[in-house]
Amino acid sequence: MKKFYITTPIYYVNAEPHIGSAYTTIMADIIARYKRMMGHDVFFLTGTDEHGLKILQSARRKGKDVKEFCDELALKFEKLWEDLKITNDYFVRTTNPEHEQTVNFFVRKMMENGDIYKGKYSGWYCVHCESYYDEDEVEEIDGKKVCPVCKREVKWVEEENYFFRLSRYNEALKKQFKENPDFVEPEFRRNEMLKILEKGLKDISITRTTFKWGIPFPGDEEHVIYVWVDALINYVSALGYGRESDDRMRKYWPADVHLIGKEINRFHSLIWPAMLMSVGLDLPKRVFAHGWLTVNGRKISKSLGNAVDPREFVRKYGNDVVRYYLVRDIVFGKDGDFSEEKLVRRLNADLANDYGNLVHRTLAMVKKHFDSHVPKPSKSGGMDEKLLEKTKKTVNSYINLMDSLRLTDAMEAVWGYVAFLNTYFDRERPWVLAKRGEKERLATVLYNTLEGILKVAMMTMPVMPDTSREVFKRLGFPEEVKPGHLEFWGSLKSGVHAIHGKPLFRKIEMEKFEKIAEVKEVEEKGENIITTDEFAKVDLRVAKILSARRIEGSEKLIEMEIDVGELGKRTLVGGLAKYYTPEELVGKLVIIVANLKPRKLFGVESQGMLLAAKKGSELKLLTVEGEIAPGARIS
RNA sequence: GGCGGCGUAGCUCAGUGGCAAGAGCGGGUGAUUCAUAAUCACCGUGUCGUGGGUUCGAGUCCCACCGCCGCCA
Repeated sequence: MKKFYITTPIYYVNAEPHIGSAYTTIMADIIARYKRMMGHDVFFLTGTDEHGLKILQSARRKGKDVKEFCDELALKFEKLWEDLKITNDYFVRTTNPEHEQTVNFFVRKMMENGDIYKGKYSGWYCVHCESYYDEDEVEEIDGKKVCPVCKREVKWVEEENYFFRLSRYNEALKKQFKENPDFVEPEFRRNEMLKILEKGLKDISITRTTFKWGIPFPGDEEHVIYVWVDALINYVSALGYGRESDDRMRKYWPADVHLIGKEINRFHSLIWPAMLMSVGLDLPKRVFAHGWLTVNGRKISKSLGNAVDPREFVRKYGNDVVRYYLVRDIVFGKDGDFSEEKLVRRLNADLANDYGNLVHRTLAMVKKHFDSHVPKPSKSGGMDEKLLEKTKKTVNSYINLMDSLRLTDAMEAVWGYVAFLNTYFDRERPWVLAKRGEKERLATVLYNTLEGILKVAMMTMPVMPDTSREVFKRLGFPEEVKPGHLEFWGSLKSGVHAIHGKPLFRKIEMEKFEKIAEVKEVEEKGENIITTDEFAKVDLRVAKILSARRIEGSEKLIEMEIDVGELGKRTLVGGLAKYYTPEELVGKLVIIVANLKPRKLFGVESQGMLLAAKKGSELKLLTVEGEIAPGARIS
């Protein structure tokens, strides 16, 4: 059995997991599930990175013991992966004694090979980014030196450090890149790394003395190992490298794929391979750097309030739907945007209409005309040959695309096949065959469609495991997918019980849909200054609420009739039901944005927006101090 | 600042120098009724960012410019 070792980055535990970390892990999970389905012996690793100054500070800020703080967050990550049904085989933590043991062994080995020396480091340090900068790299704002990345103040540090002779591996790395064109993917990421190699690598400092939250440097306890060096070693410490029980190491190393985000490419494509060369281990076969996710077009960040919990989406739409959306809508490797509208569109069009309805309409006929038993096919005719051809082609390209990690394209190919199955069904018109009493042909057409559906369920198994299992159950296909199943036509047994069941996916009506979180339209610090002109564009008015009532079917929305004086009467919809009763609202003088583009909510057009102050679970409407005529302008 | 990438239909994007530039989504028309108002068929003259150039021929190569992004400084 061929082995397959895939890793995600280990996540830094100074903040709670968000959709970005979930994205990486879900993609890795899809690949892992696919490889298992194709008969590989898979080891899928994820975990947490728990050392470093930043974590120490986060813990202190919360008044917690560092280790306890790490334990809590690591648990949150583990819990999240459990909730998202991630099939990782192990969860590594850099505070595990076993990990420390491996790091110790690893670093000692680097020393033995003469790759570590003591030197002096001086430069600017950004605590937030855990990065060091040279004099010419830092920027100056208001006379203060700031980090070129995050613009926070940097501090001057001078340290005696141990250094890794990274420069020694410059040529070897170049060779590695030249001889292995798919060592780093996508290609443009590879080129970026190559360029760094052309310029030449400098040795890097790999220890710190200013704080203690890390793994002690072997032989010099004054130093702790730099968090990045410590972290990278997780990929082999999880396998038992340098410890007594290292059979996993022997079995699974080298990694087949290190799946990472683009921001940590240098560490994985240059530093980590050099470290491996230093200790004499094989290099990973492939480093795949995916892009970043924005949420509704904005960078994910806590301060923006759009660091959405993936679980909310899973709760609302289902795990499979979220996974399908992520893999289908965001081209794997590129940056992409996560938006709830787009998710709903995919759910409605691809899943409910194309796939779900195909399953539903086919099984409905099986139930009606074959008493819920998989029919027995006879001689082929009509489009049957074409269907077989299309199946073969689709399965082939699916396998090729999945193997080369083009996950998005693979799903696109599968949906081309779903469309073909719908066309096949329409052209063969089984409902007409039924009326004419052509039972043999009817049986063949339905069998073929079911077999096609089975193929779809197999190919989508890595992405939508629960849905696929449900489809297997309905088709009376008892087994898990095994190698060879995908390529073989005729896996379904005639005569077995088939279940019609409820539609696989429920559609969401676009007009009647409430988003989980309205993203705050706030820019990051420093970028949120607007001009007077821009502010003047916003027409703020006093309005009187004439009547109010709850909108049926919505938990939050209240529809109001308001009087805006010279602008007349308007309808307004606001998410107030959790804070005010309709009765409380009537008669209130409120502040509205009068020139906002109207928006339809639950079929009601809202012509403006109410202003309110919100903190946590509290919300208070803005009003005026004393009486003033409705329609009054606010400036 | 250096290097690189991108800018193609309302949206998201494909497009080895060569037939009259494509797909999906959305929209429109028709068909159909097995099905979750679903599916199927048909419907796109878009300055291919701008301006030059090379070529028999350029979205596709070259140069300049504009805009966005990435990596390194």
